[in-house]
Amino acid sequence: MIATRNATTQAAPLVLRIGEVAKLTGLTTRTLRYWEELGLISPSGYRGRGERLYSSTDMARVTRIKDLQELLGFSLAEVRVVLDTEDIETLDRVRSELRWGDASPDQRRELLDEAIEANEKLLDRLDNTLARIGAFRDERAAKSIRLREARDDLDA
Amino acid sequence: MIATRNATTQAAPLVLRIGEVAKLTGLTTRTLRYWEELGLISPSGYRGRGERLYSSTDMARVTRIKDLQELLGFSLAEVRVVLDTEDIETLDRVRSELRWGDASPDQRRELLDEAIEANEKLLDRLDNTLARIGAFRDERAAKSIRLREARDDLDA
DNA sequence: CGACACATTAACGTCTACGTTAAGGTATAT
DNA sequence: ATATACCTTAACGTAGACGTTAATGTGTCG
Repeated sequence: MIATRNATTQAAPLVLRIGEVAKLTGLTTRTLRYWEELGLISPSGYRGRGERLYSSTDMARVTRIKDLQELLGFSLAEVRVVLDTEDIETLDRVRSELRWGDASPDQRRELLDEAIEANEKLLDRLDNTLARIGAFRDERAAKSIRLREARDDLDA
Repeated sequence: MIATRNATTQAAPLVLRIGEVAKLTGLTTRTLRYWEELGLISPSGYRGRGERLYSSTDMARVTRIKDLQELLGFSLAEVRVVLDTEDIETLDRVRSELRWGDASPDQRRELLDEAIEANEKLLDRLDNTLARIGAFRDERAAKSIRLREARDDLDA
């Protein structure tokens, strides 16, 4: 829900149209617009009558969403939560006085603590998932061996 | 415990009704019936007018489906494929003449080869997934450290 | 015997995450 | 100037995976 309105003159901004983003990410334009509709992304620029322009950070956010969704099976609602805390976690916002705006030290501490806790929760979930998938993998690897043995038996 | 009408002298077969399976697995009865409707499971017994009875192997299959679905994000259609090859892979069927029925050696070899290939494919997918989640985890772990540093800075 | 807790099938409802037209605007090439 | 290839919003459609309700049956407890 944090919109970034940046007008700084950086080096070559890399601006993509929605179709290019779609091809690069393997998503559809419909999906990109849908995610925007949900407030998960917002292209950092528009041209003419509403033509979306995506920066490289926009791209990063898009692929992040895709990863969270496909890799970890998060619903878009869950993705939103992760992204929100991720916004807080961004060091630019954490360290830069400019972007912390008028937050008091106590407020900053609170936000940070929230972000830390959310991060730990996610880490735990990731480790848990890794362990379970790992176990499944090992099971499958063992089965693979037995299968080969069985075929060797057949060939003998 | 539930006494079956079956008076076999086997070692206590562990028979559960659908509600008990639901509680043990965290699923709903609706889900269990739905999976059965799709042909993913079939309780090994019925009592009276259609009351489902689940054995421990039924339970194993149920939790397996749940894992494939939740852990790996498989659709129920994909789950079906995995389970099908898993059935072939079962050593009982592979080694026992009884259960291979009238399959010729060539047919057995073919089935085995199919199963082996499917298994390798799944293994690759698992390794790929593990690697990507692992990378994500590492990213998060690094972020966790930076967050703690940021809080330390605030406290200082 | 009735209450209650559980089971059954059947059918319709719902949520998510998009897909798919429809109707039009804009920039570039021929 | 018109064709082509993009883009836009708006709105309706859909597949998957169940949720929910209705109408009914069955077994056990007090």
